[in-house]
Amino acid sequence: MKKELAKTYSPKDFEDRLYHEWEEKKYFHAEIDPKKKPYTIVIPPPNITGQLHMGHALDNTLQDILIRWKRMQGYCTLWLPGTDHASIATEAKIVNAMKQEGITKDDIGREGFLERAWEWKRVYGGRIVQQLKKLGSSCDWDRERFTLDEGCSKAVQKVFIDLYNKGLIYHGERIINWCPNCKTSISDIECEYEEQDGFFWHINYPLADGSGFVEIATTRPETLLGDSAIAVHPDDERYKNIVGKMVKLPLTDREIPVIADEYVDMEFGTGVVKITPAHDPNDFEVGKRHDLPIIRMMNDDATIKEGIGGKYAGMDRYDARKAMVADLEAEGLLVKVEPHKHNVGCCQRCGTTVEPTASYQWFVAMKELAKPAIDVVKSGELKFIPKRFENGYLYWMENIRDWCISRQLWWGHRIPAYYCQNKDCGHTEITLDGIDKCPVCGAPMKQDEDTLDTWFSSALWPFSTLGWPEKTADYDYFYPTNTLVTGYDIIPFWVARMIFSGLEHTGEKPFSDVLIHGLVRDEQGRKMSKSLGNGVDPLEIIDEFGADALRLTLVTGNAPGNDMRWTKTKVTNSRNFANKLWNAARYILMNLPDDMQGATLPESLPIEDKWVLSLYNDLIKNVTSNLEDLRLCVGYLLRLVYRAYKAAYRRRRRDGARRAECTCIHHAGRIKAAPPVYAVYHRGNMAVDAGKRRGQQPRQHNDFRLAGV
RNA sequence: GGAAGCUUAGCUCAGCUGGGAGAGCAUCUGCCUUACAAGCAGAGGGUCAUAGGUUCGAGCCCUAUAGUUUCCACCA
Repeated sequence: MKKELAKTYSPKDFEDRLYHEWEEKKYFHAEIDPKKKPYTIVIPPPNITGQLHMGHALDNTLQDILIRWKRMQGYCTLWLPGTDHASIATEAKIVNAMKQEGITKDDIGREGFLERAWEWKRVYGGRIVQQLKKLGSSCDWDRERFTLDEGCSKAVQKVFIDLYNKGLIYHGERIINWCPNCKTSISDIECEYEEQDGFFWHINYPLADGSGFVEIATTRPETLLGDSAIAVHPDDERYKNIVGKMVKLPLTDREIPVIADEYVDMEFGTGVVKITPAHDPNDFEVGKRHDLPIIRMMNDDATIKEGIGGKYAGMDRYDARKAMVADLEAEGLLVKVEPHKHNVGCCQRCGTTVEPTASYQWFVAMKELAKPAIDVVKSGELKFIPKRFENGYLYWMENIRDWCISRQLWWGHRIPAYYCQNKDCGHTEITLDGIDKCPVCGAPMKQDEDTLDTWFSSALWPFSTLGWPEKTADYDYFYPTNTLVTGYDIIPFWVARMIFSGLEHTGEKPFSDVLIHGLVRDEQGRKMSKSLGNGVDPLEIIDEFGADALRLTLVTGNAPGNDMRWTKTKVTNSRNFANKLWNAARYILMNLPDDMQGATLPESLPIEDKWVLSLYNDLIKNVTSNLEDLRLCVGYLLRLVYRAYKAAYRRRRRDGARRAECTCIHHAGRIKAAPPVYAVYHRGNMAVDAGKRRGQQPRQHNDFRLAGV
């Protein structure tokens, strides 16, 4: 029965072995039990391309604490794990890898590319799963899912068709953010703005009737190739006389009209704006109001288009800018150049400056969908913790714009839209089953080449993973889920979309609580990033200090929702604390009698001591039967007890109490689930110390003797 | 332009509904004490950013100011 333990805790000797044992014995497998209440968390699915970073470590540690806590409370707990296909991120990586081999997507075609992608998933998808296990995450791996697996795909298709039939998904020409590097559209939130030093070019557009010039100011002179008009404010006295006239578009032989529109700010620039409907969202709107042609002057790779660009055709947008400015200057049309700071949209993935471009894409109409998602949070039915994050969520939802969901990528859920190839017919069919012949005219049909935004499938994650749209037993029992744990940085991307999707498709909120945490920053408070090279690899920390040291570090010492700083001394402290637990257990084992039966508490003990010692007796069984489990289940609570104890102890000493009087056990009692090991441990030390001070022999831990230990 | 967070010990940060100013690290002192030196026992250290207000009482509530960080929007 007695065990002899090493002097210091060596995590490596236990972690992997224990995890295997847990897995083998299916401790984390959720078996539906109608007598129990369910408690469900779905994991924020990491990208298959991803490697475990500190953000994952924090996020999953919090989930693990919640799920283990509920499991111990007797709930039927399900922590559902899985991974995300991460369309654009994965595709970019594969394309990159192919580049090393000198192959392009077009060389191998769609089928070939997808084969590679699945191979990629097979190789790297497992890596992050292994890393989550290293962390000690108590997921139900029997239920592991992937956003592109059969079930999830079915859910995606059904949702697309339902929304289409309700008129909430439409196909249309809008200005979207185009990434010339990834060669796909991206949504508004995938576009990040960056302040850049640019210039304000003042250019004279000659009036067609030769009566003079109109001076416009622009930050993007090269787009003049796509101008359809120039605009002034209707109330602007300076320009009243030219509205309706034509101007000659410099460097081309086109003439464009001068229009009046309230969009123009009289105070800004010269009060005259060039209107380029194909390459600016505001100009696009103006263009619609005035029925102006939409002239795309750039190709998908942001080079100037043949046929429109004249001598600039084929040039990169920035080279074209230089050339055009030089030519304008040569023609005497360049009035002046002013330095100008402005914000430029960049692709979140690759950092390339996005090109706003008019393009036919699929959109989700968001206004109606947002309403219930706003109500459910306002009413308090669905809570964010901390509450302050509700502000941002509500602001975003109340000002929401339609969501561009189509991507010009291959790795993802292909859009189930089929177009009749007979141009006179033009029929579009949305169907799950595929269709060869047009039901209207009999001509061949062709499926849309595009795939869906990766977040379209993650939006369904809380129910698609449980079997929806089938009425499965899992869905029935575990849905709606309880808590969602994630960082504040993906509230718009993911949380918001899960909320409206859940409400729309299942009629229920997908979860009740959203626990938001902050970012793990480096020692100087900077974001951990690849470019700075300041990231700390959780796996290296686990290797050196153990998973518990890592996890304790991540969940202590900062308030919910706040960012935290990563410091090595903190990990060392946590490692030392884990060792302290180890030694508390070691101490107990050394003092254990061979026979624990019949131990009773003497009457004379104070009530709080009895309480602790009774718990202690219970604990003994756990300690002896499964000693190592101590390290995971009680760490955090022990930390709290330790602090409460120490604070109370000092306070009472200052108030003049003698050391021996400072049991302080009742302070520990204020903490609901106070585990007794640490309290016991402290009593022991205090007794020894008090005895020494009085010049006596140490009391040799009489309390334990009294308790029959 | 809009919004949110932060400002408490030398450092990193807790402090929930108003009543005790706290933790870890660092510093200093004494200890290799039969579970633990990855340890133990102690000590010093704060005008809680500033200015007003509410209250019997404010780190906490209200108003303003300053500094700082972040998010959102994005006028050519």
